[in-house]
Amino acid sequence: MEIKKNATYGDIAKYTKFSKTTISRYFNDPDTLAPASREIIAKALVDLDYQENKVARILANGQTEFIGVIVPDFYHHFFYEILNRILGTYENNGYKFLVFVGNKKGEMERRYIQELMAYQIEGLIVLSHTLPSQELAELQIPVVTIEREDQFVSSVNTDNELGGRLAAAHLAELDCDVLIHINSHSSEGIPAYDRVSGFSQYCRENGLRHQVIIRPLDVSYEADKQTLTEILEQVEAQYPGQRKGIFISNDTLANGFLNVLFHKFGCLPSTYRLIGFDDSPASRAAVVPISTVGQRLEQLAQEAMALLSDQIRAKKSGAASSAPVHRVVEPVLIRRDTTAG
Amino acid sequence: MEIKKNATYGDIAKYTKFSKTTISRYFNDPDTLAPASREIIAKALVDLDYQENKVARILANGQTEFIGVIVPDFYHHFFYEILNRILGTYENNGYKFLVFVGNKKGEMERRYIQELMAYQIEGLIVLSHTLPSQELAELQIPVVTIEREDQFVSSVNTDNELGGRLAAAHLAELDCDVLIHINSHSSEGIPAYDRVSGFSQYCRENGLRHQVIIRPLDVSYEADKQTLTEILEQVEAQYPGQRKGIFISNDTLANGFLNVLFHKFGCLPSTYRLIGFDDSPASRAAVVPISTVGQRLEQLAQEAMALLSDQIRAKKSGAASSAPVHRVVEPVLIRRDTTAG
DNA sequence: TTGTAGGCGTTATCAA
DNA sequence: TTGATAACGCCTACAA
Repeated sequence: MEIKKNATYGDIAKYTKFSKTTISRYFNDPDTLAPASREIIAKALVDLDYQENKVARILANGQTEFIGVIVPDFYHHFFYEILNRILGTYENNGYKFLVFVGNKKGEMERRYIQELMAYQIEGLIVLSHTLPSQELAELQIPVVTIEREDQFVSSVNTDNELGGRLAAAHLAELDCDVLIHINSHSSEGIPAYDRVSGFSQYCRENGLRHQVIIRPLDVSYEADKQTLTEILEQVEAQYPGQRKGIFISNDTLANGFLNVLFHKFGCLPSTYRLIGFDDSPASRAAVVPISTVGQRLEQLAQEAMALLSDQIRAKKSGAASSAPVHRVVEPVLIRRDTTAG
Repeated sequence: MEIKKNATYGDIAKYTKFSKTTISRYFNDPDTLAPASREIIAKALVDLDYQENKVARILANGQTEFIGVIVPDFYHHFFYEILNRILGTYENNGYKFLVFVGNKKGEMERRYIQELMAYQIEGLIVLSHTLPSQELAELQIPVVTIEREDQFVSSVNTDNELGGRLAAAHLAELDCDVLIHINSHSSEGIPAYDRVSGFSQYCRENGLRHQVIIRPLDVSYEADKQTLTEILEQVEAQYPGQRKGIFISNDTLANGFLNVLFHKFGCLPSTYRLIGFDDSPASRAAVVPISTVGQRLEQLAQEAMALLSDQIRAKKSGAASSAPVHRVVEPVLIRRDTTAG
């Protein structure tokens, strides 16, 4: 069986006695063709089983319509959900996505980026936090980051400060004797850090007794459960009989903590109120559905793409690359059963 | 600020007084160059800040190294985990992935595929189940499907029949009075259907009392919980006081059922043993860690890529496209607490 | 070890 | 309304 090569404009031209230019026009400017010609060409396309070749088009006009995406991993609900939404924008703007998973190694990500540049991507979306934004800015193509350090590039972030405040405020409504925030160590400058300060700020401003517990977490479910068990012991010893409002840095950990509570008490005792962060499936599907602060994933993705295509357009029209734009999306409090009553 | 165009082989050639061919060789066959020449060129690349353009290379040699991927959604652990692993194979074989999310509408997926073909993908991996394999086979490029109808194309699937048997056998070990399988309706011909028949077969072969309950499930967590509550009532009425071994079609539902049990009994009563399917995070992170039948995601992805690159190689070397190959990966029983004792 | 010339399948520019 | 011709940036004989 022969490998039959695809038909080209040349073949269509020969077959129809038109020139290649006319065939090209059929696709890019059909209105300038005589209706009769259009029909002839349409028929020829079918007869020759024509398959368009956009690679050749890229070379000729420079528009790849490729966007590179670098995601750090797929373990966190956040990343694959955002990716899902980004991919979904194909329906609106036609950009195709070349996706890479970053492995936290700077060298790898640099290679990924080189590869993406070699394929002439028109823009880049970065969710991984390995490379400093300064380096990304040097790429000379539009870059938008989501929820990561973003000093030198445009970005979209959740208002994490507000998220921390929402959580604290919600727990405060429940007459807790003490508010406790559990988190792993995160460095200043990255968005998630603001959750901590938002929480603390709110408590301080409103004279609420509170405490922040930082431990190595997000290791593995089992390891985290162990750590959370220890934290529970500590908290129990420290605030016996008092009502504790717990804000945990993400829903997976919140679910883990809830399970630890069930392990100890067989239920969610009335001395504990609990709120997580992310609105991940883990919160909804927990034994007791967990209240949480949800990021607006759809909006984050939409804003990121909007920002990126603006910049791509601007670059095409020859505008000088302007200063980084930082957009912020408000999180939303989701009340479920762990903070009911 | 000027938009400076990227340097090309032509520029490097002029700068170094070599010919374009030599520059090309520097990249594709460096050994045939004089070491001195290599150094000169290397320096020129830096001086001119050269950025390679793989689009032009594609046009010249026909190798895009693109692979198209179509995923149905990101709600099921299975899909994004497989995608994750597929993307990870970049490290080994250098294929770049253009990813689309199918929206269960045939027309859309056809457009996605047309787009992918226009970008000259060398192969296609399909996880979505919208288009019949016959249609995929007509594309005339290597196609591999994963866990879906696959009559006319190559595929990789979990041995779902075995999965059903493993679950039944495991429950049988626990001296259950009756084995019950809960599932939503799935049509014959798709892999997941075999789980049901594997379960039933095993029970029949071993003279085990059993029942298959089919209900509309996988709707939403809340709706499913309602349905599962009803199922629990039914089962309780039907087998009062007896020990019931429950095999549920996926971990999210298993987790839902466990929560329903907790809601009713405050614990996992000894009259219920429970096993899910998938080894998704939901099973590990449930109040009581749920036993499950795990698919070997890494292997599924690896096999799929191996199969695909074999076919791509074969096609390049002019081999006639041979008959579809179907590979099977054995699932693995994961014992956790819902089937302990 | 290096160079010349032509081609990959489009689009862009001018011209008719 | 249509064509001729030259890019686009690289690769591949074939030559030297």
